[in-house]
Amino acid sequence: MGAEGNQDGTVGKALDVLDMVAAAGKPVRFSDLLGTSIYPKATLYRFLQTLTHQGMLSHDPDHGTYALGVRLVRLAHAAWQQSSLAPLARPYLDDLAAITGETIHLAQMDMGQVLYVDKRNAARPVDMFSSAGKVGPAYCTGVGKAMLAWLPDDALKTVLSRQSFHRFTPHTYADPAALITELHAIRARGYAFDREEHEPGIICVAVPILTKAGRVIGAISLTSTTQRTTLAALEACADKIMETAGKIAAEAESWRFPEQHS
Amino acid sequence: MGAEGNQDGTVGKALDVLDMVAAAGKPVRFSDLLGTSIYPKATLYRFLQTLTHQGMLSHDPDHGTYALGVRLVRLAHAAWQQSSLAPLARPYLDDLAAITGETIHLAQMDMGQVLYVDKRNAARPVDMFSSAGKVGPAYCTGVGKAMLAWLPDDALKTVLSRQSFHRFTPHTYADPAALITELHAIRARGYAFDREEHEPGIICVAVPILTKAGRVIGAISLTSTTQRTTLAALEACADKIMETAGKIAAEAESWRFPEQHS
DNA sequence: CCTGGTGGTTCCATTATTTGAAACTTAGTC
DNA sequence: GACTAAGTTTCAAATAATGGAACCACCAGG
Repeated sequence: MGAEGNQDGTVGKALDVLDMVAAAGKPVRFSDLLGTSIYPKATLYRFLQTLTHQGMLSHDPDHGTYALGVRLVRLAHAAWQQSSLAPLARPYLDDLAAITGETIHLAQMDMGQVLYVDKRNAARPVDMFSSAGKVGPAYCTGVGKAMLAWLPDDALKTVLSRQSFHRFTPHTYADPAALITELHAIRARGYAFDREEHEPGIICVAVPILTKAGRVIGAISLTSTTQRTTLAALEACADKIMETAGKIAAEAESWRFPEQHS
Repeated sequence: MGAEGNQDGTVGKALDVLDMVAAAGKPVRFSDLLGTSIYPKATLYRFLQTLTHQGMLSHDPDHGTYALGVRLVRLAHAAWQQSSLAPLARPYLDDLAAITGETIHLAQMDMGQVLYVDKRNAARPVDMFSSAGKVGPAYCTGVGKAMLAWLPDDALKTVLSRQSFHRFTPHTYADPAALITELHAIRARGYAFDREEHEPGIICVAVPILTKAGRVIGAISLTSTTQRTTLAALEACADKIMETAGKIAAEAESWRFPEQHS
């Protein structure tokens, strides 16, 4: 990760640099970036200048480091509100959380990865961006598999090609063929399980959120630990989760497509 | 807002378009943007293409609308974590919230506006992006004034020139001169009040977060309503808030500048 | 006080990219 | 079927990005 050959004119390159800073996870010096970047010194420098000037990056002159800028936080607020399912799903997730008392995730697909856009946590209620905005693998999480299972074939192929298939636990599906079999089972069943495939001790039941037309637009999951409960017990909530997913889908449909003339 | 004459080469223009979509607050059609934009049809079109291809925008082909893309949410997660005070301030805010039981805001300055990066709410604990990422005016909020009061003169001048000085309530400082007098008082006192200057019935005490060198890096406020309490009662917490601000500043100092060799 | 080195910034002729008026293609109306 | 509005593509001219090399500032060691 870092020096992708990706292009889209100047804008694409600039965003590439932005990603690079994001990937670092901490403030980075010019020379650090120069190492991982495919761009020559002067070019990289100008990009950093521009991005900083635009508020997408912030530059600490005392330490000569660059970090992601606050303008991003502002934009993300708008993005989260206008193009994620989170705002309209909120009341339904609240209900589900109240009924089940378990941790709930709301996720969407982004670039072949699972992007968590909201969360309800029984134990620690406040979590903010620290959980919303997080990304995870698609092939070994409940929400990920739930979304993959309803993806059209061509899209699925693309997404699968981006998966790393790293074996996180003994239960991880570590190759595409096995995963595809699992996806068929999920689709037949209507919901997905995570049988400690990503983290030991963590299990979940996940349900896709589908439009009337059958397109996946997201997924919800109910998560717990093997110490607290069993898969079978979680499965008992499947109906409730699917009901919630249905309500969110309906809401999304009417929100995203408000004008349906006579 | 919308058609700024702002420039920074191609990248700046593209980000300008991004802002435009964000400003709309809802999915927009090509022609909507064309109206507010200073760019000709073909140019705007190509920017939208590029941004969409990059995942910064999402395009709904059924309705021909563009909205902010989820990639932003992902970037913001990183931005929030690596360049806002929120992650390191969290435990201290939790403490302060526990002690006082009131609503707490953590804010930073961005482009002359107040950007809220975290929040603790007594009543409704979960709030996510809906509050983090929000922006507000600087000249008539507690956190805003607290930060302005410690800004160096030249920076203050720039920021003041960007304020709208809209009179939200009868108590709003509606012109720079009056505000500057208030800022001096705040600096002398060590903390700022919001005397229903932004919203009727909402009052707060706010404290700046300052580095050892005296630079403002943010502010915290304790907010309440005139129905529940009085300014004098809130002021009683001022010491506690300043203590919290001090701890956050110390933490920030050691986090942002970790390597201090022997 | 020089000297060598590293990290960062600026120059500028060359080159590739962006630009935008106009032509074109849909999709929707009367 | 002709008319209009909305969105998409073309292409020569204009502009902006490129990156090698020179430059600057700071530091450590001699």
